[in-house]
Amino acid sequence: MVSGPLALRWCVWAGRGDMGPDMELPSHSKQLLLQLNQQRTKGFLCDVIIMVENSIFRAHKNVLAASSIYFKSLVLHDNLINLDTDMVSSTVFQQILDFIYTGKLLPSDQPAEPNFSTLLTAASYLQLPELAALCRRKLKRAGKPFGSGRGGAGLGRPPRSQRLSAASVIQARYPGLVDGRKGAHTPQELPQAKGSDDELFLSGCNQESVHGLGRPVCPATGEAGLGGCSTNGSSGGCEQELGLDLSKKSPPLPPATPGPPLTPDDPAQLSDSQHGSPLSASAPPAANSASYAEPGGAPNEPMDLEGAEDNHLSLLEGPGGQPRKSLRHSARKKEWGKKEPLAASPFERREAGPKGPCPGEEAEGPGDRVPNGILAGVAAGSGPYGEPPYPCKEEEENGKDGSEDSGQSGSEGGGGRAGAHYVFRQEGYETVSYGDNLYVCIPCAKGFPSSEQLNAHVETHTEEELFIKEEGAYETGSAGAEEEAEDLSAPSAAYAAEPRPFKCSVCEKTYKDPATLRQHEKTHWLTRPFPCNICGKMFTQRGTMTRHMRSHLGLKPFACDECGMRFTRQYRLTEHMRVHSGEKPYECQLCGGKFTQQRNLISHLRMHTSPS
DNA sequence: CTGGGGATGGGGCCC
DNA sequence: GGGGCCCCATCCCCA
Repeated sequence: MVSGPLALRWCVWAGRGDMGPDMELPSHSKQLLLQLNQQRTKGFLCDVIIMVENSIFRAHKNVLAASSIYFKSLVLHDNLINLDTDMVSSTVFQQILDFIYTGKLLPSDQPAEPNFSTLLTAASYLQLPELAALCRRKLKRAGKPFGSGRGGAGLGRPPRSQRLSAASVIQARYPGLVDGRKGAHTPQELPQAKGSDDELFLSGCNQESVHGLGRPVCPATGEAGLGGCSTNGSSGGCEQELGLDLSKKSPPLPPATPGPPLTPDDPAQLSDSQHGSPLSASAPPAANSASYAEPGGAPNEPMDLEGAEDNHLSLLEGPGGQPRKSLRHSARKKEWGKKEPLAASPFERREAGPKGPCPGEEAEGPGDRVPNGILAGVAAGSGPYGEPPYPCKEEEENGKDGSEDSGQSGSEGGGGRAGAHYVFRQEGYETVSYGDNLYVCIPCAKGFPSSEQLNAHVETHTEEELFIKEEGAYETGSAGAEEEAEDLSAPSAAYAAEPRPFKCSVCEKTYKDPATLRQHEKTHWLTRPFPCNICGKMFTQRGTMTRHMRSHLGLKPFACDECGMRFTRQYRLTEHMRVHSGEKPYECQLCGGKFTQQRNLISHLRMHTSPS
């Protein structure tokens, strides 16, 4: 680890003149961890944010990556990780984070003794085998089963939308495996993971985005971890972000043994950020179980990971020493690296400069305000490729209108919980300086030096807001939809030619079927039924909203075979492919100019027709 | 510096 | 619900 003069210096520093030939400084690891933990608590050099429920934790990517292959996969490209609240609560995650940084299981805020069952769940989910083993031993000693139930290692129900979404991540990781034109794949096309990290990606976890998607539960076996459940690329399952399926091309659901049903009132059920299944391997360690020392009936005492910190510290040198397979990120072309905002931060925005209004700004509707607070910045202030996260006007304004009906989509499956209530603002990034109080509550704009304090603060006023939010009923195909279809805008020109019996009551447009008419009529509504749970922007169609959400989350399921560039829409990929093929199907009838894209032809035609 | 073209992102909306 | 296409806006490059 250390050699030469440096080691000697450390030797002196440690007061060890008798350092052996290995030149090892025994306390080095401990000191290092101590420093890291101190840095973490101060937010110093933290470069990743982990969101759990309503809490935000900051940490260091390196430490997380060294502790868990799951984290390793997540932090690789993301600065913001949203954990599955079904799997880990903020309280538990706090413990886990402490554990990662200290090797000790510190008592939670809650008076009760650590709930090893939930800890085990979380440890399995997060692929912290050491912690999982510790929990298992505790449970075993307590005579509690840990192989079933929500808190057990067999965790969880199969994801609500297991059918979802391995696709995006698969494409992200294996772009070459995907039909570039269709963005489709079949499980058979996927490489068969062989018990390596690859399984992480194949198991439906979308590390491309703000979060990991999926769960550590093998849908086939109902068991967490063990890696074998993801080889078909469709298991693991990603849940819908904020209740939505944001991915596409979902492979069919494999026959799965449903896990225990989620508690009906589980708030996470409404909105949890979705998450990737880390395959939580946490196989019981062979050696340590016998040596576990019960922390002597002092539940509030920190529990060292028995067996030695070395054990824990060893994690920092690589989880299980497993060589990580290449993620096979496609070599990004120069321009891609420059331009691709990509997934790193779902909240990245282009700078709203003179020419670059923030997406959504143009639509100043009642729903354009952020209803409740969102992340306005991301960790480390940069995306995966170094671009800073730019605030969006609508984001910055979000505090103004906190109670706006962001609304959940109600039964539409929109997140019932406001997933991202609180904002972390990068120092020096906002025009407003929060000094050391980097954790800012959106609704009231108060800053706090730590996420814990922020969380404590927000408890004081979020419930009501949440309640209001959830009260807000949006059209879900039931009553209420029609009620709002009254106050309408001017009619537009009719264009019907073929038999179209269904006529819009507002404008002259006609449609072949009532569903389309209904869809159209929504465009006349003043209230848009589908809000983005991240920025609050409202949409008339769910599909548009989910597409929009993908842009937030950086989910780009459609990958170009040629260059690896990814797109949120298949059509974009089709367009893009013409760049490679050289196909220019659009020709200007005036000058003969050819274009790869119709829109550029249109733009070109304007040049012909413009007065100047 | 400016204009045109290439390329991309996002929203609207119809099928 | 997803696909497809239109439109607008924007960025970048280059002549």
